[in-house]
Amino acid sequence: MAKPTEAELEVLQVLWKSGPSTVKEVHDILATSKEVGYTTTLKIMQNMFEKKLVKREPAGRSHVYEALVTEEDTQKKLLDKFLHTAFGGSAMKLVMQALGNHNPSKEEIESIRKILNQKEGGKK
Amino acid sequence: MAKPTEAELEVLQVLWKSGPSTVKEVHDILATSKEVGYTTTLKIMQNMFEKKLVKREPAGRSHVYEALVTEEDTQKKLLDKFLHTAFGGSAMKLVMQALGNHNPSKEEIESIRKILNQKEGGKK
DNA sequence: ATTTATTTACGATAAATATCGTAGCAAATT
DNA sequence: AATTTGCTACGATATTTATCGTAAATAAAT
Repeated sequence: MAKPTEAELEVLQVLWKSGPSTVKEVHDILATSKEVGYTTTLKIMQNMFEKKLVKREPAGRSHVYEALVTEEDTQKKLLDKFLHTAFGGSAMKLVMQALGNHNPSKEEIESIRKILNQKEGGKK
Repeated sequence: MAKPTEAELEVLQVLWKSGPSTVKEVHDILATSKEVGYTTTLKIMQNMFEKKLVKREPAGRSHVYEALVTEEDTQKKLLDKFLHTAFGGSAMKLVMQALGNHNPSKEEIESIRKILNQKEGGKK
């Protein structure tokens, strides 16, 4: 799987969230948060098709694009890489930064505690 | 502060870890983990000097380079961006992925618990 | 049947990144 | 003093990414 660029990731996020979508649908969403031309979004999605990050089906006169990579897999791969390049491989440094900068809700704190307990339990 | 590229980050990590270093010193370390020409490393570091990511002092016939950005600041900025592009802004998803993929040691688990306690305590 | 709107396709351009060759310079070695 | 060695400086080239204009095709509206 070729690594998606930043612009491609933005598209993927829309596809993950909204499901199969046309260029127009994706573009309309992206355009609410940034200035970008229609053909730019189109081109990015065409590139993604070339790279096999998405598949597409003709539908009427347009195409419906669908992600070929899952959110989880992609995030895992990106995280691995990011961990290495930005944090020298230290997952803990990253987790602590992320927790430090953000303000987790009670519920979130609880979910993390649960994960920690599992992790600890899992050790022999 | 201009955003460092991946190659620049690798250099920064060496500088953060080893402290002020010459191009040769940085290059020798990088070269242990990847194929790269000396002038490539040199050029990257010269670019970083232009961008003010590092400063340098002549020392004999070479230069000693030193990071001008701290590890923490840089990681925080990169994390913010990464969070947005790769995880759609969800710090929790990221933390959980990171914890899920990695196997934290007892000590690490403890440090995270401490942070969580603080966070929780800090709420009113 | 024309015209208008929507959409894709193609390709041009620009900007950022990465990589390295070659030249020049100064110090160390002979 | 001449040669070799170890640097830096200065581009040249290639690659990747981003952005968009224009043309062509097709469907919809008049």
